[in-house]
Amino acid sequence: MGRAPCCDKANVKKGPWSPEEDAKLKAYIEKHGTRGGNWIALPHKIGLKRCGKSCRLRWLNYLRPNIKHGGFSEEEDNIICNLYLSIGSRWSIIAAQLPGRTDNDIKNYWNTKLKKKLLGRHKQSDINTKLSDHSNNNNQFTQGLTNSAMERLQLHLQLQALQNPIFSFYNNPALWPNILPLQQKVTIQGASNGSTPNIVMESAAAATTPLTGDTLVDSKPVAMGPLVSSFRQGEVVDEFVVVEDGGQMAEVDGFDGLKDNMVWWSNGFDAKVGSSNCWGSASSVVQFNEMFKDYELGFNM
DNA sequence: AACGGAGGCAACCGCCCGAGC
DNA sequence: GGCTCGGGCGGTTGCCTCCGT
Repeated sequence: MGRAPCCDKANVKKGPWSPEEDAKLKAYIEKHGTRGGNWIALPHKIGLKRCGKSCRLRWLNYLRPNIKHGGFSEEEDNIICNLYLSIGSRWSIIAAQLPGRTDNDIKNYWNTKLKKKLLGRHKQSDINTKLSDHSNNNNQFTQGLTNSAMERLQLHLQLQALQNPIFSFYNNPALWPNILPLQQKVTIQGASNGSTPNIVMESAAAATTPLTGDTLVDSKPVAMGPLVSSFRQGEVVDEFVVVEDGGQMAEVDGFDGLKDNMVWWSNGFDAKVGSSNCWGSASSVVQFNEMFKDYELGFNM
């Protein structure tokens, strides 16, 4: 037996919200708040012929105070890029680092502009050619990569090329994938003792010997703000491993060891492991073994 | 001016997870 | 422990606008 629908689909209005509907919803929530409420029951209370989930979405993405729309700054772009490359399409977590931004907004921004902006820095076909040329002898590798993994691989290559054009991963296929895939150290601070953890992203470029001197990016740590949605202690989240830290800084460098270097490659292998969400679930160990095989294929190419 | 394609974005869909019973 | 339900989330859809022909 299937689940009962959350609302009577036949009697709910769909499509764009009218100003009157917005006003009703806003007035009610401003008066009663959203905490402890029931979104499913809310539309009945205020006489809206809308699905409760639709009301929630409308409030969170549009009516809520202090919502910013459009006009993403360069800094916000960087944060989105870094987090996307690190944790993938976990938009709610990314949104939590950007006050006033909603996950939907960021998702749309990424899909429509930011991705193209990044991929446009290098000629797309050029990258695809390099990738396919290099993996011609190991089709299993490219076949194993999902679109998401390919996309992130491309973005990694391009960012690396920007940071170090001469010795970059992108420009030196001979190095693939024997160098760090992402020159970024991610630190999660205050992950224990009940406090809200922070993500701190730091370029690892300064930790290595500069190769070209003037092409390295700023190595200052960039505080990413409170990690509202949060990871759990000990949870493996892609490159992030939130370790027990006794109340001190839990530092995790996803690229310290060989296996760690490989972790990000596994992103997007969700189809292979039969889950739409393989980021740090309880079955990570099983999935990781499977994903590690995939990485080895990539490593040996 | 009309048409078609592309891009942008609001909204919907369906799945997953946790809380409560 | 199992079931139900609501909240939350990511992926997708569909409409609207813009732009080129």
